[in-house]
Amino acid sequence: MQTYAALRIALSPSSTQSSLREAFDAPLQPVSFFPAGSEIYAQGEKAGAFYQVEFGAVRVYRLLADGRRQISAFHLAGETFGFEADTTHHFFAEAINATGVRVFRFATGADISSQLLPLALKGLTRAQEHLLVLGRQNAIERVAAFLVDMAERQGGLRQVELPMSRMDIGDYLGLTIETVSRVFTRLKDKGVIRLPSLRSIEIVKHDTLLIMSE
Amino acid sequence: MQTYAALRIALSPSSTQSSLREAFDAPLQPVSFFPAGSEIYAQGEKAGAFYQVEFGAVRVYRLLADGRRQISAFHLAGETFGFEADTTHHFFAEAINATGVRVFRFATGADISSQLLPLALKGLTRAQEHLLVLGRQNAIERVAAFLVDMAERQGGLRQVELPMSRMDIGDYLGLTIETVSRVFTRLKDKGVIRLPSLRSIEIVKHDTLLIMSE
DNA sequence: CGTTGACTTGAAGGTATTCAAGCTTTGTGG
DNA sequence: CCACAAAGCTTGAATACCTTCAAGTCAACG
Repeated sequence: MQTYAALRIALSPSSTQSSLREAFDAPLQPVSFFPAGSEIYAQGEKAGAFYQVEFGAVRVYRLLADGRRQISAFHLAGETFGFEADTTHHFFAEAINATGVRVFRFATGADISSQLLPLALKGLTRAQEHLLVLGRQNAIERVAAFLVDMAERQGGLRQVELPMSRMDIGDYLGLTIETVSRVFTRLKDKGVIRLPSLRSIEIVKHDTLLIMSE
Repeated sequence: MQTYAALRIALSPSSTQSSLREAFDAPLQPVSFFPAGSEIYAQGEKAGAFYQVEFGAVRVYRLLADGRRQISAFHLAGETFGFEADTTHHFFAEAINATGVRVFRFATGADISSQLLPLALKGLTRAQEHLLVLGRQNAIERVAAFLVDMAERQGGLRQVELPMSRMDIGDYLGLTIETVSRVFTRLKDKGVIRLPSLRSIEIVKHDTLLIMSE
């Protein structure tokens, strides 16, 4: 089980970055800046790197021919994304807001699989858990689960900042913007959350929200 | 890119098994037998291995408190499953039919991450693609996508064997058994498929099915 | 041949979507 | 700094799709 133990250490928020940096020789990997809405990579592009968000937020998504969009994940500061099963990107990645991204290019000959595996597994678990939300939960449960998740990833504070639009949230939860908006209103009317501004949410009754997300 | 190249080779159907065996010392990993419906592992159990289907089929799923179930993946002969991000299983795995599974226990000290990474990435891509199906496709599209996928995984033949029940298919596609049944009937009436028996499907118009799955 | 479980089919109902209008916030130029 | 435009968000009414509930059919097995 040595592998898993080492990976858990590498995964902990405080050490992820330094671990990744050690695996790649100095100088430090460069940080690229992406303005709001700009593309980080596109489906079909050649993949040769993975990415860590320094600041800002990223959406990873896929499109159907008629324009329907499914966002498979949001990535906030400190989180990693961009792994691919082969040499081509299967998804699109865009900066939601002004975003800084550290790019880790694969050096020829370097074996970084022990660094990458825990991150890939983490992403796999996340995706599989999201399948349950999309496949078996109704609109309120989806939004509640989303808010609980966002709160956790921002340190469990009452105040949660939403870097993304209602459209993004809808495309992540498999709902329309109208439904997302209606659910927000219902949660507000029930006193579960407050909406100090469009992009920030205060969780008033965290326990209620937790129960709702089940 | 050496890492990815090596992994692609390891991923190809013909070499996966031998590659995995090489990574683990002789004697060969044992094959365990699971009767239909039996549990391979449960959520919360300690994880210390991963698995490769020798024959039969496996469902991996998660439950909500009230019994709603989401199957995140089916695994057929030759496919691998059971990776976990930490030392605990986050899902249940059951044999659908009489199933043989090769168990690869993690030996202390062995670094198998380079073997595991491509499999984990493959699973990640599959899960993310399934998110699009659950989040943004309607019943016909879901069933069509499912049939196309099953056909591909069985070598692209016209005749597709379904090892699982309608209930399993529903819980995989986020639909009820009634809806699955109705869609099968509609596809049959349109002449897109034939249903020689409950668990076997003949794809008559493969192109139409492909278009429908988009 | 009868029983059991799995599947199919029908009718009614509910939840989310679609379409449409109005409101709020943000950004831009005067 | 204000006015206006544009974009994003909210709310309402009608519709559509899938689910729920119920009954009936089919197949496997003792």
